[in-house]
Amino acid sequence: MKNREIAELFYEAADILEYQQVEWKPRAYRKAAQMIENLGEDIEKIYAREGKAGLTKIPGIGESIADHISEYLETNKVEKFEKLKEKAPSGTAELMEIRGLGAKKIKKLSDTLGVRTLSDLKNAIIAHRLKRLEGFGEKSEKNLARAIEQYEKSHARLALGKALPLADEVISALKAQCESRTSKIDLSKIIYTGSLRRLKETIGDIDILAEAEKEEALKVMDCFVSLPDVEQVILKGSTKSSVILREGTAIDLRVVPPESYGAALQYFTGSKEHNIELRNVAIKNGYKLSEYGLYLKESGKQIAGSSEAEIYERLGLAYIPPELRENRGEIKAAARNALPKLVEAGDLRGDLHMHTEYSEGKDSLKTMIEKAETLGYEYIAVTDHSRSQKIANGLEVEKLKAQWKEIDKLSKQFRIKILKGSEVDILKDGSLDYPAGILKELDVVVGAVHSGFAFPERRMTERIVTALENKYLDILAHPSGRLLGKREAYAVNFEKVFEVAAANGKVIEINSQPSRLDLNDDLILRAKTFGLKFCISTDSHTVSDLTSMRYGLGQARRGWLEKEDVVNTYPYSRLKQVFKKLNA
DNA sequence: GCCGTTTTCGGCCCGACTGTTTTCAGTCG
Ligand SMILES: Nc1nc2c(ncn2[C@H]2C[C@H](O)[C@@H](COP(=O)(O)OP(=O)(O)OP(=O)(O)O)O2)c(=O)[nH]1
Ligand SMILES: [Mg+2]
Ligand SMILES: [Mg+2]
Ligand SMILES: [Zn+2]
Repeated sequence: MKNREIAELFYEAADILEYQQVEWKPRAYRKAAQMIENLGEDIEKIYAREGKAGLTKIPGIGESIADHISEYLETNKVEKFEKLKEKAPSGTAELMEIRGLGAKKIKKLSDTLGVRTLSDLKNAIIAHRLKRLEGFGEKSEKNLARAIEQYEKSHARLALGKALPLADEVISALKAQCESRTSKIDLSKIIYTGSLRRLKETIGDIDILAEAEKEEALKVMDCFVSLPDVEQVILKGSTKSSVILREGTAIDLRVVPPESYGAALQYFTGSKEHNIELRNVAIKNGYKLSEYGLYLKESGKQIAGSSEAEIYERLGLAYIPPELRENRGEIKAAARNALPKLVEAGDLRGDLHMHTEYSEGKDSLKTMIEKAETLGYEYIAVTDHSRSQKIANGLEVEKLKAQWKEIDKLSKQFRIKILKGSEVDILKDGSLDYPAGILKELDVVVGAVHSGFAFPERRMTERIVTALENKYLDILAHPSGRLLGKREAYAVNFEKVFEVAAANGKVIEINSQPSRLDLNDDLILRAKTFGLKFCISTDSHTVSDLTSMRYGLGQARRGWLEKEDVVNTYPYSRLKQVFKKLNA
């Protein structure tokens, strides 16, 4: 499917046009790119079926953009964009990453000083050539030097699993700081917002919202910038401040009065694209929406602001959960009252992927079971590695059988239902890593690729398809193989994988390990259109991992999944209809 | 470059903070 690469084409062209100070076109290109990304249908199929007319039906795509798309689909390139790329200096994208530099200043630097790359800029700063430039000065030269330092130290996005605990720490520290003042400030309504509240898989910065009366706001800011972990204060005002922590993470704090708290929560949760769309809904209805409230356009009278839910309500929309706020059609769905009823933590009745001391887990079978029972689960599947996983201490047949014995014994001591499972390697030829005689004895077979990640797409796809056609496989685990910040997903044709998985009634795993989150939200959304079912699993290696379910749940919700889409929300009696071997 | 329950032309989200500005542009959220 070429949707993603075509969207990328327009994003890239938009960037270049922006550096060239072209007005509005970048916005149009980005809007079109976003629509293509979230199409939910193969754009090539639309074009094959309806031609250019099919393309212009897509909102944000007119004559000109449709022409570019059809040119790309026919010739695999867009002449105009090729020329654009030739002309564009290649260092510009990196310069845009430097805080304080935008399209205008970069152009000025390029036109007057010939600065095209980051190293050009560094040299210009060292030679103090910047401060003599119109629009630059002593301070901006220093700030840029600082920003470059910062950029080179860290600019990678933080994994959700790292950012959430960090945000909790910062919030506790700030609360404590404010409450320990001689004149206490109560920050009980402090909350993390931004991509963190939307549970995005990676986080660019930590965004925090607090409520305080106007007179107190600056005092809250004083507390904030004087937190012990703060290394640098980027900016500080009475409603908004930004700092960078010693370990490199940026934190934004907004402080608003109670009558604006809900509107500010809406604003600061984002996403940016969701906000813009929502503000357009407001405009169409004769309102103005900002972080301070929803106002009547004419009189300027505030009609909502203290409560977030009220903002959506007064715009004639159903409440949109943060995880859906990505401008992927949620606003239209909310207007028709057709939002999905998202799967919730309380819906989950079991965990279908975990390891024990038998293979690479750190805790005993019994400990894992005890913890799972305290979590209130009705069932779990014990899924240690199969025999080829030598590094992970994969189980030989004899050891697996010994585990079954222990499971039988422990089953008598616990209320929870313990399924005999295995995380079976999908070998390089697509076969499974135990003989059929063993596979058919297992309650649940979780298949996973753990080798040959560099296979070309065709071969990897065939390999996984072969596994999906194996009647013993139940669940396809971490289907893309990516490790956030470490390893890209392997090359595989997901359209084909989903098609075959659906045809064979296989379940797709949403792996909750913070470094995996695999399938990711985009692919979940796509997979759902094939009618697939999912399971949200922790792939625990310790008892404490069992609580990482929240991260996978977040991705499931971001993928618009409902309870019905997720098989580990089913009671055991119904799970047996999904995994037929449970009936034996 | 796209779009239209006041528009086929003239809009395109709205506001905070900073630095260099002598009244606001640029950048960012
Ligand atoms: N209306 C409006 N809101 C914005 C804009 N830019 C950012 N916001 C809001 C929505 C964002 O979710 C929120 C926080 O901004 P961030 O830059 O931190 O983005 P976000 O947290 O979504 O993603 P991140 O993971 O930090 O890259 O501020 C904008 O241009 N317009
Ligand atoms: Mg953020
Ligand atoms: Mg931010
Ligand atoms: Zn595993």
